[in-house]
Amino acid sequence: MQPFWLRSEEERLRDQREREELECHVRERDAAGTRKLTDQKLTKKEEEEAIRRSNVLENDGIGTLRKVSRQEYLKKREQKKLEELRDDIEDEQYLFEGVKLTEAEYRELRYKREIYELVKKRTEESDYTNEYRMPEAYDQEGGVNQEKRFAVALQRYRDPAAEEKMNPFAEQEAWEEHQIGKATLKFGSKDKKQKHDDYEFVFEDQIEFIKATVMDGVNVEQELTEAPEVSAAKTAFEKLQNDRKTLPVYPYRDELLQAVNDHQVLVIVGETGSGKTTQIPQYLHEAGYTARGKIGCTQPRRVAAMSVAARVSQEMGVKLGHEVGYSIRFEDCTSEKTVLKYMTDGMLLREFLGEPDLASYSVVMVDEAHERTLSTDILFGLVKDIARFRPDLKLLISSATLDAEKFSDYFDSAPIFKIPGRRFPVEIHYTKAPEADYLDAAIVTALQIHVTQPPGDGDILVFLTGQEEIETAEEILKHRTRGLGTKIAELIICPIYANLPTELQAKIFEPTPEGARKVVLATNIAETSLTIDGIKYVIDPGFVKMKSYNPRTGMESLLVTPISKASANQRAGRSGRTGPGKCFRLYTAYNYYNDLDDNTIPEIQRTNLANVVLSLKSLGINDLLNFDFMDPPPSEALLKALELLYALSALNKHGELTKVGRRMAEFPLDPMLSKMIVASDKYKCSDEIISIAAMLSIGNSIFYRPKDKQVHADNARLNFHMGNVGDHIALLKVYSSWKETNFSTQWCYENYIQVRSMKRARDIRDQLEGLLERVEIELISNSNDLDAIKKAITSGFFPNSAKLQKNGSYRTVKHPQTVHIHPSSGLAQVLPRWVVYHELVLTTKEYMRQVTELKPEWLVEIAPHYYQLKDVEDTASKKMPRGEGRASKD
DNA sequence: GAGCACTGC
Repeated sequence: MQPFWLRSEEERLRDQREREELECHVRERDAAGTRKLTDQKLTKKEEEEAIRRSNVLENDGIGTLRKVSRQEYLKKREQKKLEELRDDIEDEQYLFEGVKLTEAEYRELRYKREIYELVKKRTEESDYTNEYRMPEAYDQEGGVNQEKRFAVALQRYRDPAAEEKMNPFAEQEAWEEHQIGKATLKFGSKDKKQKHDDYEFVFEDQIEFIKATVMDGVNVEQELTEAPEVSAAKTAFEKLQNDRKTLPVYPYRDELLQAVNDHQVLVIVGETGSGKTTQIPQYLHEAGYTARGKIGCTQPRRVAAMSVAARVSQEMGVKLGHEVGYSIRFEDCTSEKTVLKYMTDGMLLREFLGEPDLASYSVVMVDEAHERTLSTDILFGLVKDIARFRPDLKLLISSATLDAEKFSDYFDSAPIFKIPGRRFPVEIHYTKAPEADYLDAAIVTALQIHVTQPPGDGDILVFLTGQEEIETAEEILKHRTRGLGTKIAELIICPIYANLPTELQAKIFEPTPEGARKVVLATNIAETSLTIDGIKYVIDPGFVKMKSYNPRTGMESLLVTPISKASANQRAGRSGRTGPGKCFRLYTAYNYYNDLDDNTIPEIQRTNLANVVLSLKSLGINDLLNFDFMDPPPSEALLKALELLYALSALNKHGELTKVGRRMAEFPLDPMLSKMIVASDKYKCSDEIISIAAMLSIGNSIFYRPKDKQVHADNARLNFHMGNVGDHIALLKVYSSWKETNFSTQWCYENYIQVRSMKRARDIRDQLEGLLERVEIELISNSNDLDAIKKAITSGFFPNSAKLQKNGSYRTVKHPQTVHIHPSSGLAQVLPRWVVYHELVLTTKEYMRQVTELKPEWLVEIAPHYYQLKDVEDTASKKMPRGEGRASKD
């Protein structure tokens, strides 16, 4: 035998595999379903080791589970690698399946095959959206007591004016209810006939696409054939029960229950429409798991938690809020009886604070885990930890195939259970060459589709990065269609982004009139958060605006970045919801394959962690640097957060939670805001401070500034800045003025303020008011003493102080860097000598957003541990005598 | 004198 360094890679791998084969130990089921050993080559000790590792559950796709050893599993992976290696060897010889080719021919063939393989693989993995079907109008024949609130809510939606009088929360609710109601409308399938028209080009500046592949439909036939049968059911309740049986998850029921019984942690791969979210908790309930405690199921979004709970309560024939309930912020629809509890992931995190071992739960299911929200990521660590000392607690992690192995590895090689989904095929088209101007390319593509495809066969969805881009696209589209006149069918342009006022958002849900076509210009909101019916074409330029955080400067910025492959497939899947769809990617297949990341970077790695750290500390987790994160955040970000919490005296110098910190952790806010509230006790202005905190935590969607009325909007805003009181006090004025008008919607319109944001602020304020009691802070109003209010603000935000420079810019005091007052601030022209700011954002410059003037001596008074006299005196002593003198003369 | 993706507690 040759020495190993002279052996080819192939031989080496083969050897390695042979070695592993010796250790290989397969356990599988025989026909009767009992487990038996099929390989007895091992010594006792080896066998024990193998059994210990024997924990990979394989599913052959038709419902048979097979337990295989870790080694075999690894061997399979190795084999795959080996095959790839063989391909690479072929590569060098330009051989393709035995045929000799030129290099160019070879590359083309190989490339095509790669794409084919890739998309074939992605077909299984791509679409994992969050989609729930609601039953049609509730039928009393079913004998179930349906909650009237949904019917009522939908009614309200039709008549928002009448509702406004009844219920001030109507607007937001209506939107949420409408989202839920959406599912009702798209039940069944229209347009069953699939057309195979090839793409035609009519424009001179057309964009050429290559039809690369098709993401195959899954289980579509089943749906088409079974749908009529189902509709023949007698009562609504029976119909619901029949529906349950047609779900792809149904045949796996027993296998699944067995797997849950055998394993504490199970990773479930369930694609769209598999019914996992609604069915699995019910199965577990039927199997008796609820006798020992609740089943909790987390969702990343409020609407999802509500709609799933509603659906399940109907399927089970119980009233929502009784056996089946949901819990989201501002709304706890559960009772003593509740055994199936759907909730947002953040809500479960808050529950941890009151019940660190989740004693009242017997099963926790983390759904949509692949979305990797901040809350899910933290839940992982916590839940993994408690599972260790609570062997009776079952954990289900539901994810997309894409990450399943990663989740499995994280949860100590938990078995993976796969459930197929249900989706229509989607054709993917790529551009031949990269497009320099994706906005223009998107518009041209949309028009190409509109002109070449018959109107009425489906609407178009375009993914853009933000409000501004959407507005630009809207203008260009309007201009160009006008140019084409009546030669083409009507094109209805529907912009949609989160900050768009609700009444304008409703437009996208209106059905497309006969003979017309809708083109929806959307941000990422259409990727997961809402579903629009009738979309057949998706145009994906491949970009998204993503928040990133620089722990060194504490600066956040929104950057336009390329999307991940997971995102791209998610977007493509949006066209295959109600029938076969097409997706036009404005980048090349090469870009997709080589340039895009597999997954989006999890939020935990690109955000400010102050809040996370405070929550974990209050759960008694002290060693954060060694906390078991699935993807650990940069340690710099953790240290920055610890440093901040120490400065706010939420932690002592040993990193332990202080009394102040414990009070702060009660508030669902950023630590600086929480500290501001805790400090307001001392300055006797808690009433004002919680209003400010609520307004600040809304963010930047309070003032509405439409393109055509910018001057009016700016003037309206200036009213609140009278007397240069600073942005914090201005926000307080906005809130209290609104309150004085008895929360009038009309008042908001007149002042260019977003009603929706204000209502949210009111919700948050109400919640904070309730929490004040818990931390024993009295609600005291002191609206005339602005200095007291500013001092309370400074108590929370003293690390964010900045001092004016000669050139009109500012310099932050503690970690010196040059910053500017954001032009939207009321103080942008005033330039006070000292300021505190709410946050730093990096856009065209480094800007401070939400700024208030400050007296430098407050810094030393409020935070003597953080600021020394020299920090505030330094330049003052140099400049003040002359500077002050001159200022007073002026 | 400039710009705000999306969630969630």
